[in-house]
Parts: sequence; C-alpha cells; structure tokens
Amino acid sequence: MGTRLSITPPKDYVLSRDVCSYGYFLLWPNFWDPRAGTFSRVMNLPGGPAKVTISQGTDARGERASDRVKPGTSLSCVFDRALATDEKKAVKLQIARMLRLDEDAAHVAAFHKVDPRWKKSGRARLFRSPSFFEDVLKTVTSCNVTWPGTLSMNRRLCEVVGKGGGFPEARAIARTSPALLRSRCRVGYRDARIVELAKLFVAGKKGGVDAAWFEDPATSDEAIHKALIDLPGIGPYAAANIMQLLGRYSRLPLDTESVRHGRAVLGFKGSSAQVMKRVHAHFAPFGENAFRSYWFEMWVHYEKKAGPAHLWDRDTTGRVFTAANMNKK
DNA sequence: GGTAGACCTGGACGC
DNA sequence: GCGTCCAGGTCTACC
Repeated sequence: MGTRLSITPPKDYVLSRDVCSYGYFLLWPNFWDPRAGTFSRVMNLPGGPAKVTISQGTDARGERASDRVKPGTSLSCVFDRALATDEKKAVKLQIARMLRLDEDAAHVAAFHKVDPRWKKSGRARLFRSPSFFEDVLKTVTSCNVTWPGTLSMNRRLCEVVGKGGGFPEARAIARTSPALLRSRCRVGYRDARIVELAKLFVAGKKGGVDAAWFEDPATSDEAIHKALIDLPGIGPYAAANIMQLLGRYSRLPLDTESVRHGRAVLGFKGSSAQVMKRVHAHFAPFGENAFRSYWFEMWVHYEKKAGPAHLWDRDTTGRVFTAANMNKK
C-alpha cells in the first residue's frame, strides 16, 4: 500500500499551467500526462527511490474530477510505496522546490505589477527540479546540443546511472567514469565536466559546491554568478539559466533561441551579437523580473505554434518545441 | 578584451 | 545504407 499525501499550494496555483511552464518538465525522469493532467516522476528519498504521481482536482478514487480546476485546489501526491516519516518530510520539500510552491500569490502579484501582460493567464512560476544538482546537470546537458539530444542525455542518465529510473544523485555520478557517461549516456565531451561537477557537489562545503549557500536568499546575485562561472561546463548562458532556476530573474540566458526570438517576434535586425544586445536592452526595464517577461514571451510563441503546453506529449510535440523547429513550419 | 577553432552527438539531406 | 553537413555553448590558445 503506497502513501498518499495532500499538499496545500498557494491560492492561485494551477498544476497544469505551473508545471508546463518550462522545458524541463519534458526531461526525464519527469513525465506530464496530457490526457490525465497528472505529473509523475521517481523521487530520490532516504529509503530509496519512490515514484510519485501528482494531481490537482481529483476525486477520492484518484480520477480526474474536472478539466477546469479551481486555482489553489490541494495537490494529491500518490506514491508507489509506503514512506517513512522522515521521507514524507523530505519529499514535501523536494516537491515544493520543483513546483515553486515558495512563490506565493503575493510574489506572483508583484511580478504582474511589473509586467501586467501575464496577469490574466496567471503565468509567473517556472517549473524546475527537486534539487539544485539536477537543475545544474539539466542545464549542462542543454548546452551546445539540439533539444532531442538533451532529451536523450537525460533519459540515458536516468536509465544508466539513476536508481529505479530516477535522476542520478551526485554521489552516483561522482563514482561513475567519464568513459561510461560518454559511451552509454551519449554526453560527448561533457563527460569529464559532469563527473567533476558531481564531485564538487559531493564535497559540499569542504571546497566544493555548497548547495545551501546557492539557495540562500541572503547570497548576492553577483556572488552566485561568479561562483557559477567558475564551475566546469558553466559559461555565461548556463550561469544565467541556473540563476533563474534559483529564482533570480534579473539576468537573461541568451542563446540562439533568443536571437531567433529577437528577429522573428521582436523584428530586430543585424548580426547575432547585435540582436542579442537589443534583446537584452528590450527586457532590461523589467529589472528583477527580466527573465520571466522574456521567457513567457517565448513560451507563448511556442504555444501559438504547437498548442497549449499542457497538451504536449513528451515523445512527440515535446521533441520539437524549440523555436528552431517551430520556425520551420 | 576579443576572436578563432575544437569539442561531440544526432538529425537532415543527398546519393 | 552510407557519407556529409549543420546546430548548439564552453573552453583554450592566441593576438
């Protein structure tokens, strides 16, 4: 008999909108079921892996009560095994991080005050991972590779190194050889950098990556950016992306997608470097929320081409949602 | 400080 | 089925 937990989210929380808000919801071990409107994945817990299925607005039998869920309706989390008391506590923290439940309605309202375009839809939260380590690795596996390659690397990392189909923990990757990551997970030249990153996370405060320091709101943006840039495999794009995953939205992770958006949607002309500069200047007035304004503009563009993200299937639409493919249509 | 080229993989395309 | 080309951000060497 598995454990069932109920979590009360912020009063404006909508699972389908707030999960299907950033591309990582399509990356293994994450799975959004567009038909059932449920999110599931394997979580790494003290007692071993456990698969969770999260739904909102389901009845007592776990069946979907309605397609239109009232915002703020409690989240039902059903696990495939019984959880110990300490595991329940741990998994609630992981789910809160992943779903951004720390960003309450007041936080969302503050963003909408700066950029009212998203007030009606309620967009504000961006899906992320249950752990900082997974966010960093997902970012590294999204650099210098097309989206299907990122999908493939994350799937293989879960299948080859992860426990029970979950995302591998830093300890497991630190013990893995770069050669195995390259041959079986197809991570290419990222192999040694990924192992080095994992070793730094395992070292923690002792000369490595202190995740708590990065997650601490008291740490300055400048200090975090500098520390990220010093990590193997992390450049300007990856650092800015990891910062938004940490809830720091002032910097823009500008890449080739940004250039396409600048040209196709904003009508900017010139070289890639010139377009990037103009994109940066365009979103600068949004200050601390620049990334969210930028991202939701791109996301709406994707949805105009491929339909609402909560209807995307991981293995079909989910493979082609980037602008590079959208613009071919 | 700025720039060129190498690093890998997978998909598209031509034959 | 095979070979070639291309996209993608980081890192290093060089000017």
